[in-house]
Amino acid sequence: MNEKTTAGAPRPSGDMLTAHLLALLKGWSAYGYELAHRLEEAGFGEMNKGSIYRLLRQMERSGLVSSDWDTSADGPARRVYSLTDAGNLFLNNWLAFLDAHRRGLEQLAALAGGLTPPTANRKGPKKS
Amino acid sequence: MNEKTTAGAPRPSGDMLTAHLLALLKGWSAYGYELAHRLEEAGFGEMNKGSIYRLLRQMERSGLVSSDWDTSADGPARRVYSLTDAGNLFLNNWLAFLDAHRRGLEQLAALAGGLTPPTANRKGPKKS
DNA sequence: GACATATATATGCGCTTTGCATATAGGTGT
DNA sequence: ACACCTATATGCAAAGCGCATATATATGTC
Repeated sequence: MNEKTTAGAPRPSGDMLTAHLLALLKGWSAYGYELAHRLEEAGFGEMNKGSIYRLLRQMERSGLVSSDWDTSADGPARRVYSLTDAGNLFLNNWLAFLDAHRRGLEQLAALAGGLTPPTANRKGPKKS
Repeated sequence: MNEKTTAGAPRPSGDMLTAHLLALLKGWSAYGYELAHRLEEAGFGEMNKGSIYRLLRQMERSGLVSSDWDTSADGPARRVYSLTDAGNLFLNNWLAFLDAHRRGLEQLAALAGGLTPPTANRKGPKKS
């Protein structure tokens, strides 16, 4: 973790960014530049385009997406990505995992924040 | 991403693991060995203890937790961690961020999976 | 005593990931 | 010619991470 993450709003990275890109591709195909813009519009801060292009190629090597060149539009060619079955599976697994993670966090936080400690409280409340 | 993540169940890492450790420390203090066990009991697979010890020290350097030695019990000394205000703030930020991420994912997935495409569908459904 | 085992923390090594800057290239506008 | 926007890609240094290993304290057992 970097010092920025400590105080500021977190940004997606790693599997989290992978999942969001897959979700953006669900049902439609899109190219990197477009996906980066959509992430920024979705409320996450300015995304690093280099990292996104790299991650997309990596996802293709892993089989989560497939790509084709699109030269029909004016301007530079676009590498257009589509979701694969493996990508779909990954996305579903991720949603389930995220749910478990979130439920675990909220349960722990609520338990410690709002209630008297359970009977088997081995450590006692924070002393400092 | 590694090839294991593609098919298998994801495990927490990075900020996600940080958040879970902070949640485990909410209201109580605990030491690394204990936290590692609790993570495994929480349903995540066998966690790497080295990574957890390292992350905890890193979190301390970042100000998310503080630590003291506990020599009262038999056996080796235990480094006992407690949540700081900054750690609490990070945990709250993380929960909010996670919520945004999850809502975004589910909205996109539901939109593409169950409905006819919106009027401004620039790309059209996946062709393959 | 000698040895294995469980508890508890820490670190070295190598691979991967990531942020930042930079490169390359096609197209538009002045 | 020049600046600017779109679009993708890569080099480099730093950080992150899995795995093995080291260190130290106590218990049990031969």
